Amino acid sequence: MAASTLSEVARLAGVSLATASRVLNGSSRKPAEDIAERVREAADKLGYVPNAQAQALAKSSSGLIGLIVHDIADPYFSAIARGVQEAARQQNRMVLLASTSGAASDEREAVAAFAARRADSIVIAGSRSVRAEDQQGNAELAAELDRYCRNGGHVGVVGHPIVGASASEGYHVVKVPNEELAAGLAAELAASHDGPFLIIAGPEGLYTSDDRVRGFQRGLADAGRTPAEVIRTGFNRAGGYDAGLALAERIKSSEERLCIFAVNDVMAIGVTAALRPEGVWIPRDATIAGFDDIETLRDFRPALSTVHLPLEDIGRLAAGDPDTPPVSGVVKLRRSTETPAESQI
Amino acid sequence: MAASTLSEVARLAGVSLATASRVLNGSSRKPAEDIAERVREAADKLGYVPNAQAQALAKSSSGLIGLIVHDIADPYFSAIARGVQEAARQQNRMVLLASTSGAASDEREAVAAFAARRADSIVIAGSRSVRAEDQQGNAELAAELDRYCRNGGHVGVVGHPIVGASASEGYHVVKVPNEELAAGLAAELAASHDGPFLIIAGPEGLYTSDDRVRGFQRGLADAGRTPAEVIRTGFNRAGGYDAGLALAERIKSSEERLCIFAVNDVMAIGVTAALRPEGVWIPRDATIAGFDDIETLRDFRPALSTVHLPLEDIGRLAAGDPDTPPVSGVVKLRRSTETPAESQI
DNA sequence: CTGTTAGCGCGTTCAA
DNA sequence: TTGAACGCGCTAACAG
Repeated sequence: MAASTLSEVARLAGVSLATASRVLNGSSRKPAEDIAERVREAADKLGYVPNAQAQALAKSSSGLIGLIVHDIADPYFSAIARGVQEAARQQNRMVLLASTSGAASDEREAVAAFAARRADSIVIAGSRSVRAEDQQGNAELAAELDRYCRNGGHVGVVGHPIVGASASEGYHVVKVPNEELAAGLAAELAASHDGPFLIIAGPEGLYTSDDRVRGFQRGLADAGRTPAEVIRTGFNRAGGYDAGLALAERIKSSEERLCIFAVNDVMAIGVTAALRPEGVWIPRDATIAGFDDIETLRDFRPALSTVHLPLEDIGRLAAGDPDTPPVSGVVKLRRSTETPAESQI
Repeated sequence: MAASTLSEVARLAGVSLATASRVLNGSSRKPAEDIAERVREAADKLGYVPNAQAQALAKSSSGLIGLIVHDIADPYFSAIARGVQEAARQQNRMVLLASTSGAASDEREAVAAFAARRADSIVIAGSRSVRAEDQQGNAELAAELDRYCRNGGHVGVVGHPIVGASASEGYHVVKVPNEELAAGLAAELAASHDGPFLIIAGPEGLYTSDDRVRGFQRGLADAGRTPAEVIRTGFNRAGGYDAGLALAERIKSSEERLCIFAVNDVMAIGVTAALRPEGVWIPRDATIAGFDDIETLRDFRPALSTVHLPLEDIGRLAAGDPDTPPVSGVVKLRRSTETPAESQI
C-alpha cells in the first residue's frame, strides 16, 4: 500500500507541501492558476491518491458512517441500507457495514470498531429487546454508545432507543409509529372480517413486535372486537413457518375463517409457505396480513396485505439526512385479506 | 471526535507511550504483568478506544475491504455482500460499501475512494460491459484499478475481468461458469420441452448476459434444436416486465408452447409478473426459467426453474477467503418448466 | 500568495 | 524490559 505522497507531488512540482495541499484539496486559499496547474500535472503523473487516513487524522473527521444491521441480505435491512447509502453519498461520506445477527454483544463490538475508525456517525437498525437474557448485552452496548456520543459521535437508531442509553447529545431515534399503524390495520381488517383474529408475534420483549401486537389489539378493541389470541415464535421467516405448521390443522378443522396478523412480512411469508402444502388457501380458508411492505412482496402471491413503511427514508433519516420527510406508514389491503366473495381464484 | 489518546492512558498509568502501546495492542514484546495491568486499568478508566486511522497510518494497513455493487437492495448483490461481510469478519476487517448503479465512472470513483482509504482489498460485483458507450468509463476504471494494484492492493472481481485491466499482481477474478451452466440448463429443458425456445437477454455487450445466451444456444444445438430467438431488454426486473408485455399477445395467439429463458431471475420474475394479468399462466401456457437462484425465489410462485449459484460463496471468494470451494452451479428444475401433463393447477 | 512548522495518534526503531 | 525519538501523510496555524 505504498502510493505516492503529497510531498512527492510537491517536490516534483517544485512547490511546498502546503501549496500542493491547497491545490489538491478544497482549501479556502486559492493558489495562482499557473502553479496550480503544475501541481495537478505532477499529481496526475504520479497517480497521486490522497491518504484519507492521514487526512482524517489531521482533520479529525473521517467521512465514515457506520451501519449496523442484523443481516444485510434481509430485504428489510437492505432497503434501509440503500437509504443510508444514498444519504452517505449526498454527504460525501462512505458507509462502513457491520452485520451482527442481532446479538447485543456483537453490536457493542461493532460500535467500538466504528468508534475506533472515528466514524462521524453510526446507524443502528434492528429491533431492540428488553428480555432478561439480553440485559447485560444491552447495558454494555448502551455504555459503548454513550461513550461514543460523549466523544462527539452521532447515533441514529431505527425504531426504539437502545435500552438503557441515556439521551445524550447527538443521539437520535427515528421513530416508527408501529402501534398506531397496527391499530389502523386492525381497524381496516375488522371492517371486512367477521371471524376471529390471531396474531403471530415475535418473542416477548422485542419492542417492535410488542408495539405492533399492542396496537393491533387496541384497534380490535376500538372496533368492538374481542382480543386476538397471540402466538409467540421467532421474529423471522422460520418463526412464521413454524407457526403456520402448527396452525394448519386448526384452520382446516375449524369452520370460522381466521384472520392472521403476522407482525412482519417475512413471518407472514413463512406462515403462507407453511400453509400452502397443507392445502390451506389464502384468502379462501384464512386471511393474512404482514407489516413492513418489503420489496419482496411485489411479486409474492397472494398479494400480501401489510403496512407500508418507507424503509429507504428511514435509512436516510437515521443517517441524518435533513430533507427527508418524517416516517409515515400506510395500510395496504391486498388480495390476502379479501373476503371470500370477491376472491374467486 | 475527541476520544482519549494513548498518551493520556500512558500518563495516567505512569508509563511511557511505547509501553502502553505494547500492552494494549498485540506486540511481540510483552511488558511485565503488573505494569500491564496498570495500563489496562487506566485505559478502561478513560474509556480508551484506539484510533484505527492513526494505527493504519503507522502500520500502513487499514483493515478495510471495499465492496462495489450496483444496488445493495438487490437480492443478488445483497447475497454476495453477505458473503463478503462474513469473509471480512473472519479476517478481522470491516466492509466499506459503495453502490454505483453500474456506471463505470461511479465505479472508478468508488475505487479511488477505497484507494484513498487504503483499503486492503476491493471486491467488484456486477456485470461488465463492452458496449461502445462504456468504453471510456471502462478504460478509466481499469487504469484506476491498475494503479491500486500496483500500489499493493488486492482486487477481486465477480464474473469477468474489468475490460482492459492488465492482469497485474493481486488482481483475481472469481469465475462463474455461466456458459456451461446455461448449456446445461438448455439441455435439461430440451429433454422435456418440444416447442420453440426464446431467450430474454440483457443488452448486447453485457458479459454475463452474452455468456448465458451463448451457452444456452449451444446447449440447444447440442440437443439438436434450432436456435432460440433472442429478445434484448434491460438486465433487470423492469426489462423482463417489458419483454413480458411485448410477448403476451404472441403467446396467447400461438398454439405452440414457448419455453422462455430469462438470463437472470429478476428478469424472469418481471416476465412472469407481466404475463400474469394478461391471463398467461405459467407453466400451462408457457414455461420459463431464470438464472442465479436468488433467495427471493424461495417464496415465488410458480416455483421458478433456474441455475443455482452459490452467491455467498462467490462473495467470500472475491473477498479472498481461501477455504471456500470454487464456484459450481446446479440446474434446478421446478414448477415453472413442468410439462402440462404434470402441472394440474 | 507561498513556505515553514507544529501537531493529529500511534508503531517502532534505537539506546539505556 | 522500558523509554525517547522519529516517521506515517496530511492539515492548519503561523511567518515571510
